[in-house]
Amino acid sequence: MRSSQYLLATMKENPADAEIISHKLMLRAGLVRRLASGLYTYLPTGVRTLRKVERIVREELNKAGAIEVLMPMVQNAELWQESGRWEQMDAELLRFQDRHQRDFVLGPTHEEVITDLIRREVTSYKQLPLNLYQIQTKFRDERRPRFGVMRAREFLMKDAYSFHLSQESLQQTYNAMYQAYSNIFTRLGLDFRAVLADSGAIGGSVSHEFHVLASSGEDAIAFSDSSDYAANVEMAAALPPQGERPAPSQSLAKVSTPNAGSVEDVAALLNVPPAQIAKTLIVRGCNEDGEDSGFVALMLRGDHQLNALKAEKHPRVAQPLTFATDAEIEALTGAQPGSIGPVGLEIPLVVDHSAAHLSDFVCGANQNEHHLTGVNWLRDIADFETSDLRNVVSGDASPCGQGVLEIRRGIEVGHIFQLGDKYSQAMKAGVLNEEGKNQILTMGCYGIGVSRIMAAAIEQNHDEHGIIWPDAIAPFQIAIIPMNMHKSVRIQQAAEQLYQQLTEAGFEVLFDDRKERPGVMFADMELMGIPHQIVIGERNLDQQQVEYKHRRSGDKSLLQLDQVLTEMQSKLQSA
RNA sequence: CGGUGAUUGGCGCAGCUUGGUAGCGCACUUGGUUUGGGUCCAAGGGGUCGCAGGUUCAAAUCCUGCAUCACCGACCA
Repeated sequence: MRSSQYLLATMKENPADAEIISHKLMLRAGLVRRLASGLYTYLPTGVRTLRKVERIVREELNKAGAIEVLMPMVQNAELWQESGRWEQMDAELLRFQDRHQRDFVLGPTHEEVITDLIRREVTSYKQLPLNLYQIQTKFRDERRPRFGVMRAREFLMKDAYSFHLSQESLQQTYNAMYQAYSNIFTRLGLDFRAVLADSGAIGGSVSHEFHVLASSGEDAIAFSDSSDYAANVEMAAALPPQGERPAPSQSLAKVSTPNAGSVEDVAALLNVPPAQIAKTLIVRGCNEDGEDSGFVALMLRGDHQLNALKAEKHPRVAQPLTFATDAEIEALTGAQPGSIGPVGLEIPLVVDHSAAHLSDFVCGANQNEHHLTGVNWLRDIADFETSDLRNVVSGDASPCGQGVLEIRRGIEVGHIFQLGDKYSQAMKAGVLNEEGKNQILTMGCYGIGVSRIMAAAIEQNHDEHGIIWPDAIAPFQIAIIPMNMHKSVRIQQAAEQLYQQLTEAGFEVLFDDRKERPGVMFADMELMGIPHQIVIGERNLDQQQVEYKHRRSGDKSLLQLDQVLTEMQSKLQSA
């Protein structure tokens, strides 16, 4: 491609509304443009990378036995009513009507459509298992789209759905997908981890997320420092502390803590570490039948954070997790949040293991601007139960039993689930089994955020000059940068010849034939992150040489003009 | 959905307090200059100041409503 005949669309300045580095660079390097909130146009350079990601995903899935289909993005409401998600999903599901006032949705995912297809087309156990995938645009009306294509409303996703008669068969496909995903992210050249995950609203049991590690990631991941264990922090179990709770040594006392509501304030005022303070959170509770039963108090160590997922799964806690309002707290305890505590509180008490291991601790006194010190379990608070309620923190013992946890941030680019029969049951997707009886299918589903991968790759691979694409997904492999070509026939001939030679050899070459100053061309090619640059200038050409520069390492070397092709072939053989 | 802020040429911004008919940098066009890291000089083109209404002799500027966009929070395969 000649840059003079291409839409380069690079920008020198950062657009004002881009926040994270990948968003800024995607705009500046001319990959995307915003159309409206959460909606992006992919420019030619962006499409090139997107297609490369798609290609790798497609190849690895095909290799793993999945079969490509393409389903409509517009879906009829009946299917969603049948699965129950027409009612379950909120405004995230974009609904609209056609000219006959029939209800439709813009597909945020395709479980309904694929399950409908399978129940019509598959009638015998002999046709199973089956794993179908598509690469399709999704629409989710996110409450708050942000970070460019990272959390867009319209985005490109690979979604696969597998159908089985047995858990063993599902597990087999699940394992194959796990391996295929690992292969995909390895080929993409990304630093990633597969982590244990919650299956969330989609339902199901076993689930792994694939995360690209990046400090800007929205998710926190817990790793063991001495095993393969990795889990989303929302899933990582916090083990109860070892050993016996220390015996009480202080007596209960009430102290005045004016203007000290937060754990930090109280710790500073009383000169105790936050870990010696217990904080109390009041949430709505429920009974065994899931009916509202008033309030429940949750207690955590002052330096720990509530894990909403764990709390919500506790049988005494109402779903969804709902915090008591300030007024409710005051009515219940006689004090405002910041001064509440478990002593004398007449509601069920669920205490995190770590908080339950404290002795002589500090907590609110249920009297405004007062706290209790020297508080001890059993002696001062008789009735409570313990549970795992907190987020793990760096340094916690790993739930796998080996090593301690380390926390890092990641961007979720893939998610695989064992769905079970949630959709097949609701939509009556079954086949005749070997006994000739109808059997409901069990399902798996497997997603990859194709457009998000682009942003994640940039978050992980950039420097102050711009993007540093991994070879496998760079929009172009080689940039030819001639110095003052428009003044030198020699340079023009050398550049044209190299361009032709490399292009014919199958390389994707961007030939910067613009009548621009060298600095402009260098800056643009580096901003775009083209991995391999060839600079043609008068002084090297005297020795029949050109300069090669590697974008990532910055290494420069001189190449004989007639060696360029073989050099590039050896550098790019794997791509 | 709650809070905060923004909207002036393709991009980034000033002007608004104190109303008088729009400006800067980059980009773009033309000519010259320069030529291995975003040159320099000169001349140009491009804006119903987000939309609607109001106040006024006069509105980018003051008032009201609406829309759009972003950030923080809640939410989220």
